Amino acid sequence: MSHNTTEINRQLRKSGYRVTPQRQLILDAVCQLGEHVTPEAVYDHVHRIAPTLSRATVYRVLHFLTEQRILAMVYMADGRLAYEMAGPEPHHHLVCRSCDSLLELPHSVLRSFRRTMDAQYDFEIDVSHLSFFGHCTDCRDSAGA
Amino acid sequence: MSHNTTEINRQLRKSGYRVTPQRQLILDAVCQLGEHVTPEAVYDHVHRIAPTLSRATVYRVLHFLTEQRILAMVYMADGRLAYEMAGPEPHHHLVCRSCDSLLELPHSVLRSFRRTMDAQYDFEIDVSHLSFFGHCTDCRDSAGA
DNA sequence: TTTCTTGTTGCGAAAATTCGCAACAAGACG
DNA sequence: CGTCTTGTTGCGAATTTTCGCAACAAGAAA
Ligand SMILES: [Mn+2]
Ligand SMILES: [Mn+2]
Ligand SMILES: [Zn+2]
Ligand SMILES: [Zn+2]
Repeated sequence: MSHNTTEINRQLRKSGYRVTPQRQLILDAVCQLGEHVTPEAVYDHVHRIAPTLSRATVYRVLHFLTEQRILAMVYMADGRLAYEMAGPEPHHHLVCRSCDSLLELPHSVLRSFRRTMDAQYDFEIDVSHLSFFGHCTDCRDSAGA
Repeated sequence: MSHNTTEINRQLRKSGYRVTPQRQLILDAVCQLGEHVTPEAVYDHVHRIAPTLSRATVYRVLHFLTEQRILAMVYMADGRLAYEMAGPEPHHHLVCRSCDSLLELPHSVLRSFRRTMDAQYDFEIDVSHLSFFGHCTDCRDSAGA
């Protein structure tokens, strides 16, 4: 696993939460399984190691770790929910509806858009992890609208 | 109901689809129930009129009418899916995570953002109906981050 | 140590959503 | 009219996700 375990544990305990074996297992699973991991994939993975760990706990922990900004949540092209490690700097995705390819966007590309919303509507957009759907370079010409 | 029934019917038939009583009922329901209508609300409404109309059909028709761009789909603050009439001009929403208030955004505010994505990433963002989450004017001062 | 508080889990039930399939119905075509 | 094709539905089962609640466990307090 590639996440800073001790730092995360400190952060959780500092907020009054507990570092349980279940939470560690689930976090490790997301980390190992890569980008855009579904709850079911997490369950399959951890269930092999800890057979009593329930589905409800998987859903609850994924939710919880997202609230703690340790995980990030994202809607995929098919509408389902997935998770991935959050990382220190936010990033976003361009998802192609034709080929399901993923492009990663740096957070910086949203700065001017957020400023505009702030100025025109006095609304502070929370952009920790957005996905924009559309059509990528390769699919633009081949696919008719 | 306030939607142009004959125009929609023509559009569907032209594409080889059929205008069934179920589809008409469901479309009327979304239209009457207003913005951000959940599948369950649609089902409750139409089920009183047509008791044999099944939940599966509600989900299927909402999906179908969204593909046909007659309805628009939107994620609400709690993560659930909702639908509303699409209208000729796309629009978007600012959803406050504190008070659940809704601000409607004209499509024009996304033009420069789309142009940037197109120019920098050669990616054409499909923005028929987006929701951005964050904090509105009233909630920005009262709520601490 | 014992007691208390509170966060956390497992379980099973409930609710929400999707799926497969047979039956139906609209329309084309003869 | 009868026949075919194909889009559509209802039903029930399967799957996914949420909920309620009792039991558990970590840590603070006594
Ligand atoms: Mn990501
Ligand atoms: Mn809308
Ligand atoms: Zn593509
Ligand atoms: Zn607000």
